[in-house]
Amino acid sequence: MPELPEVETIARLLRLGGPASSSLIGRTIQEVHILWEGSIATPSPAEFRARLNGQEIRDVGRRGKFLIVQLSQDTLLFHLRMSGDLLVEPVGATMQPHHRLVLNLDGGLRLAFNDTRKFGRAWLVRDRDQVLRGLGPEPLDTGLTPQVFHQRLLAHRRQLKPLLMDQSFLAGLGNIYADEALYLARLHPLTLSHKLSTHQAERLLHGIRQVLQEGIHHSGSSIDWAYRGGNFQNYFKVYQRAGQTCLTCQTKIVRIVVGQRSTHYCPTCQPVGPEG
DNA sequence: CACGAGACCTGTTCGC
DNA sequence: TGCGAACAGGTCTCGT
Repeated sequence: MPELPEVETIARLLRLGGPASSSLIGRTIQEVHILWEGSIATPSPAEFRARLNGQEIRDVGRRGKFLIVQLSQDTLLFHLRMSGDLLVEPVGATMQPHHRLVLNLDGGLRLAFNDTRKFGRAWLVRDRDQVLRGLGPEPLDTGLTPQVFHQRLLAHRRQLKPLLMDQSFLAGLGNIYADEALYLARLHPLTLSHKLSTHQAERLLHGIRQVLQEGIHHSGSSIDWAYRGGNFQNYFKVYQRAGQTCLTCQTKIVRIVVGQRSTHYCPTCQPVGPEG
């Protein structure tokens, strides 16, 4: 489910509080409920519960699609995968059917990890790098210059769509934002990475940043029954728009399957070949 | 190295 | 109405 903008939205909500909830910073974990042991990547459920108890939440952040909760002793990380979500609720609220982990905090609040499809995971580690080590650069990090990005593209001979979704190449893009970024950059999803010119690489980086920033600005996307809050789905230009007309040229948006994932693009605005 | 298929899960939507 | 197939924001592992 969530890609970078959705995770960033959740991280900000937990860190700063929001209309319906207050900040988690400074709160202490008083009780840990494990509803589905499979949601814990490491350590064992017993150790997970024991170590979490009594730790204070010092900060909440994000790296790629990982949600990072810095505690007084350890780091707690979540990956939401397809259907995960993190909710702040009153301690006494009804336990929802898909709640997998629930941390009761002081001040009458609890943090609930809800995950319908059970793909999501939580890690409790001393050193966050144990989990985050393999990730590529943050797309919005200004240290990622167009030159560096171009070099990284040239280092592979891969189709752009799957490459953009490879978290070791770039951290945070998923199926929606990859399609939208390629559209903004006017690049065909099957274009080979090592064929990109300096100018095309620059366009791609710009498209990625633009779509991510817009996504964050709109608090992410909410599709179907999953995820809540954001409204960026109302601004999709190609994703889930197969058969509808391109907002630029009126050509019908096409859907193909690339790397077993739905891929949407405009055949006119995103041509294959050198001029693409 | 690059790519495709299958696995992991549950729920909704679509087509007959 | 019923029922199976297709599909869903992700990632891992295996085989070619």
